[in-house]
Amino acid sequence: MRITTWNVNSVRARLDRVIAWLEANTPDLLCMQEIKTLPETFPHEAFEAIGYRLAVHGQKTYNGVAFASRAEPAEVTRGMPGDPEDAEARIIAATVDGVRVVNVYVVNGKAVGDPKYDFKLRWLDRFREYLQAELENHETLLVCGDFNIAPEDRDVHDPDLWRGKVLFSEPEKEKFQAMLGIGLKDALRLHNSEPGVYTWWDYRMGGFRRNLGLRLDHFLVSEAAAKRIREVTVDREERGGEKPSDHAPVTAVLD
DNA sequence: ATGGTGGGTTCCCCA
Repeated sequence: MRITTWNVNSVRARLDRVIAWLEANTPDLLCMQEIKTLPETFPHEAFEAIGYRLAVHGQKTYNGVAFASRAEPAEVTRGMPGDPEDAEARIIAATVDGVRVVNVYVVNGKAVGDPKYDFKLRWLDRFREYLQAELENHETLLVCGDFNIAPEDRDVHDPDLWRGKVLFSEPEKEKFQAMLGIGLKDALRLHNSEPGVYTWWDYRMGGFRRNLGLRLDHFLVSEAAAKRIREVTVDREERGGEKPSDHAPVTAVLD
């Protein structure tokens, strides 16, 4: 089974590229983040025409997450229990081919010290509690998406430049470790300890051309799911060309 | 410390 996570940065702006990528790569499940649209304006037809079924949790303009899968997604849930009605659309979960998958777009945080940064840290506490409950209910759990945190020095092109900055500050990294602490593993690191594996490059300053990347998109997996992980790879090539997302697709292969 | 680039039911906000 192949599962891909991809922050597409607007599913409508990226539609041709996403559909072409699906046709070329045929994952069993695609987890999208930052779809930036409501379910009623999501381009359903293009996905259905190539044999994918959809489950969408969207909002206007910002955020939004969605699944596109070969098999029908079951037990679909949107958001976290206790979220207010108008909460940002950042989480969708479903069971696909017997695997429980949580698809997340974590709060960006803007800058250390900004109110959005404090909101990010608090949101991550609630998210960890939500994952703990998912773990109790599902032995084979896979959490994927844009975590907006680079966990370690080897995940950052210039750790000393980024140290203390949003996406790489100590409190954010502690929240990431706390998610591992409930019994999840960083799936890419099960089989790859190399530095320089990035999933995001800023549009600005020629970030991709100069390979100024960070690893922000992750698969966190339960013990049972970890045993089934064969590899996790980044499709760097998809970050190039005309009108790319600023994130590359990341694919996990499971037995 | 600043700015640069890209997307959105856009003329500012978010990343």
